[in-house]
Amino acid sequence: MLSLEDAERTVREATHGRRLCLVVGNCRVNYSGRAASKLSEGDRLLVIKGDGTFLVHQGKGMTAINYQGPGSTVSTKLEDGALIIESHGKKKPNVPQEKIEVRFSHVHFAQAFDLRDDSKLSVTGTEEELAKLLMQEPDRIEPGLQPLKQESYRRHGDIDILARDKEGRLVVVEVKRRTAELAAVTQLRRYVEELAKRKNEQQVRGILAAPGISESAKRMLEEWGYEFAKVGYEAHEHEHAKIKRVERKQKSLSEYGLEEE
Amino acid sequence: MLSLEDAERTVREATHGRRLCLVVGNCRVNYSGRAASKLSEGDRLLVIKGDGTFLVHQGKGMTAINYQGPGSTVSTKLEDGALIIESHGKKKPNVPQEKIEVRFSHVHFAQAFDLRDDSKLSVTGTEEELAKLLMQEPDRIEPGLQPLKQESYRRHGDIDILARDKEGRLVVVEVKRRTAELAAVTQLRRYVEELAKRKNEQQVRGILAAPGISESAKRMLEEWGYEFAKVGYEAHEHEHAKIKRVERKQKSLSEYGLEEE
DNA sequence: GCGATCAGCGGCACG
DNA sequence: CGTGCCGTTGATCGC
Repeated sequence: MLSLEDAERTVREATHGRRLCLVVGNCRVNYSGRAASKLSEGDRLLVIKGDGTFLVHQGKGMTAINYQGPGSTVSTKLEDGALIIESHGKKKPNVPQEKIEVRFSHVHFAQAFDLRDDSKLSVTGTEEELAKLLMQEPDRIEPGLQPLKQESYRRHGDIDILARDKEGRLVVVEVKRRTAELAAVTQLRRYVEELAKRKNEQQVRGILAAPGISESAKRMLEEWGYEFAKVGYEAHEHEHAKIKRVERKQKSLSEYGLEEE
Repeated sequence: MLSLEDAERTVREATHGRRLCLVVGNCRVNYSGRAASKLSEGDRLLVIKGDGTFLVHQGKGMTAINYQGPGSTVSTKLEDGALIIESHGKKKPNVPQEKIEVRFSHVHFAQAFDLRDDSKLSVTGTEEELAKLLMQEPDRIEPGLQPLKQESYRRHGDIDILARDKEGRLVVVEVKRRTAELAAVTQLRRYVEELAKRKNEQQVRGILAAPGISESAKRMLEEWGYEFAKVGYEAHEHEHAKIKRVERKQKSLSEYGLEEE
């Protein structure tokens, strides 16, 4: 157990020094901004990061019960025998000012920490990588498929992969890293229709490339004359190594200034 | 600074007692499962909750850099002068087993806490509430509009509000609590088309009800013959009180077993 | 800054 | 249990 005065000083100094601050105690929480919320008494963990990030966690559940992003400012005060910690969100255009008030009646623990950390997370297995892989091996989608945007495959017209099939027809490929659902079909449909209009081509095919597809998505897909290509990595353990190989290959190619093999 | 042995005991006992455990120290993090990630050396905060929730936070940024949901299991070991804390995700069908390995070289802090907390967050200002409000005051969408699904407004065919206009035409209303974008238009379109086919009505109108709409979404909306209704709460401070009044009214009505006014 | 899209999305409700 | 969809979604990237 900690006196509220001590806790307040700890939080104030940590905030001032832009250090991580952890507070555990009994509190109520109020939030208002884009929405509003109330949480009555209970023990929680409060995490305040050096960049202003503000997280209130209950003892269960993965997501913070209340939160505020980087750039928020913290203020503290003692009032009516309670320690009040407020976070005021960074002002954003077209969004109401956000505010969280945490009112501690008891603080079990409060401490500041210096976190030295220059590392950044590197992730593999994203949709972007799957698209890259498919650009390298378009036969996985359909034999004879020829991708068009060899370099800078990314976000040209929001189409994941644009290609021509053996008959020379334009093909829009929408890639999903997990089971495709209805939204993926409507997305594909929009791209195909927009492209057909823009290029003035009547025959534009649409292929949804994903490791799986839900039943209703499949129905809607076929109803609209589009196709499904199962392209998921089969063995999850090996896939990442494979993707890495592809990436390394690309890197070495670009080092030599080559556009394609 | 803490000996790794002490830290390991703290984590083990906290896990066993299903208590919250906080660990701060220098570590590397590896994740594999649906995707895979690596994070090299740095100081981080590890949060392990009583329900198995596992969160690795860097000193900046709002989101946990690695995470695992409730139901995960924790194991610890000392190896090569490091404290290794692993989280194994709950097995789910059709998803590869997930695993996080946090390898601490130094632990600055490790402590367990008991969080007694029976409260649940109550939120106001959601889309569901906005839809309720519009059911109560459909004129906000369009004069003369008559909502059809008075009770059990929810998830009938995923349509937010189904209504008839003054001319008796079916109207599908898709409600968004914030600025509507392209996805909202395609969503509306899908509902309208499915309903038209299902009910065999040729004239089904579609209205997108939201506080705002992006330019391209508006273009696409009008291109498809649908309409936009600006319905956002004007004053953010008052809106919630207003919604609350509406809810209370509904509650008291249902207490008397009434279906409508 | 707006907007469109991905995310290891998470969470929830419903069939 | 799959699946759809909201979320104070957050994070990122291109315009």
